Amino acid sequence: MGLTKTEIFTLEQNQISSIAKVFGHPARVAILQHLFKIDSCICGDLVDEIGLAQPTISQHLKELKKIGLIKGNITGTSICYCIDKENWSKMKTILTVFLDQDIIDSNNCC
Amino acid sequence: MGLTKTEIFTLEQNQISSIAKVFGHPARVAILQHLFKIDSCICGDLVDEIGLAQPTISQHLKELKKIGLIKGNITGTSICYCIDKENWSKMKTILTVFLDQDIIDSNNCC
DNA sequence: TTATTATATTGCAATATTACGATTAAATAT
DNA sequence: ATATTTAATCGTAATATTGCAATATAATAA
Repeated sequence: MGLTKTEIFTLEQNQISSIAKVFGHPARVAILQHLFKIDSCICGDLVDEIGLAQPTISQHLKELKKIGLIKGNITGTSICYCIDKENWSKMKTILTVFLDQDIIDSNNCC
Repeated sequence: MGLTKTEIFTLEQNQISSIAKVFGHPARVAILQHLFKIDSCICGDLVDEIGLAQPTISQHLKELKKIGLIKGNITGTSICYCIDKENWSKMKTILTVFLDQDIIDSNNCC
């Protein structure tokens, strides 16, 4: 065990949880916020900015890249990361549909 | 290790990631969707509905309760669960601020 | 070529999560 | 009192995640 039973859930449920999982670590939230804040691309000072070791940041970047929220651009020895705006927008739509559900205000027991 | 360094992040970053973490499992997404769909409270048929063992569902409910997204109401031998609308709304605000960030469309390298 | 710089990968230890069988607890029914 | 029903808790196995030191890789500089 320790293995999520993905196959018993809908595509939508798996999509929502996959996206949310990536947001489920403060370092990844911090990275994304920083990429949004800087109006140009950030070229690797995330390690100083956030305060985790370089391999750790690299690992978090990998997960953000894997799900498509950021993309990197090689410039010399460094890599420029930025938000993938198109995918960010798609992701936002998926999450917003979930968050904007609303309850019929009747027959509630609590 | 294996331990998130909460102390180096802002309250907001930790709040966002805590909420997202709870959404980071399809079973919890499914539970929330079901509680939204049913106009009255569901009283424990979540086990049949979702297809995980009773202790597993109970564990997921506990996490949803811990963060305040649902609340339970004892009626006889069963328990009625429903969305905590006030907290859902608060949570939505926190996440929406994060999701609605936008990039100044300049100086981007990628 | 030989540094230097920047990032990725590997390997590993510590901790967390997921899932469920077995059991317990608490309320109702007989 | 004794079942029955429903949900929580305990214990445990399997897997995942987090974090970092060490190392590798890849591009540029000297």
